[in-house]
Amino acid sequence: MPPASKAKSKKTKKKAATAARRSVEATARSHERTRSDHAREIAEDYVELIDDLIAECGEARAVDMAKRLGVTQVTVTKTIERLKKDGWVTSEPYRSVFLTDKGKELADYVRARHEMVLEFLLKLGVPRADAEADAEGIEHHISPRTLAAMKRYVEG
Amino acid sequence: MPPASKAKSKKTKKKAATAARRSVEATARSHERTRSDHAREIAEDYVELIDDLIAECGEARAVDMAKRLGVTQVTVTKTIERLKKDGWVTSEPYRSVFLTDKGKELADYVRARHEMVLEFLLKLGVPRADAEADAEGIEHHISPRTLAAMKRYVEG
DNA sequence: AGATAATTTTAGCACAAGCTATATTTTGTA
DNA sequence: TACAAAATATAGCTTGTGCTAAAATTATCT
Repeated sequence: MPPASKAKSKKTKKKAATAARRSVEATARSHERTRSDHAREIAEDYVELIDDLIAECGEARAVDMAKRLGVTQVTVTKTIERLKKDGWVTSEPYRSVFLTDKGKELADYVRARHEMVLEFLLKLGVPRADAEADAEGIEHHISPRTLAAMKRYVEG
Repeated sequence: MPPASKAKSKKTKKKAATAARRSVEATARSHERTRSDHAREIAEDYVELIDDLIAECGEARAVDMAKRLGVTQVTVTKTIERLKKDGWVTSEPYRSVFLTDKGKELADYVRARHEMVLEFLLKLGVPRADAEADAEGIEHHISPRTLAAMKRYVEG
């Protein structure tokens, strides 16, 4: 029996010391996203990047993606395999990557959202460097309604 | 030799079809965060939750954390081990979890940021349910400067 | 105090994303 | 056309977060 904090040991259900800051349900619900949705974020990043590269270079190659993402080419290849499996992209061995229709659709949405978030942050008064960095992070978590609110602010 | 898209095969460095939408450097730099920083996000979520539970129930138990996070208690335990290793929390076998000073500091910062982001979204006109959900997602990606801008907006 | 319930731990699995090192294929050029 | 350089693929490892099932511990209640 390891000695330990036997502070509050009896009936520890005082439930409302500070009162729930947010509802338990809401917290659990939103946290549900947090996990496997990391894969979705990666998909969004890749798809947008692939679309960019095709526009800029005519094709999306693993080497260039790796360079921009700051990971090795092996990691890119493996992730591309997953994206292929999930129907976002197509690719043949030793060839570059292309978006499926579904992938292109996602890329378009993601880019529009990204640009809106960036514009929004800039208009809000965030220095460009920070705005660009933060946009990369938060864009995946902006719901349509928040996006709409940002749009109103930017345009209004 | 697998048959494939030999579309643009020659010297594919036309580099500026659409012109770089953002600087390559900036993109790579910000993506560097995207990877292992997922662990940081999880740490922030846990630390804030532990602090909440201690305030509400007097202690933070794996069972309660699991309930709120929507994961199994086993997952919680394993993650707690990681957090312990990283110096955010302490715990003894079969006992509840406590924050280190460093952990408490993080929790305070995280909560303040969370509340600010939520207030901000609400003032921006985002419906409460969406605001709460989005706040959970984006809070981890809000830099101090963006946070400051949000504060100005909320208070101004 | 002893039985039972609740909680935590351990063991073992999967999967995604990261890495290095090495082999293979394609591409560019002498 | 051959050879060297560049790009891609394969093998095999790590870490983090998820899971279930079963064992061990702690807490509760009569």
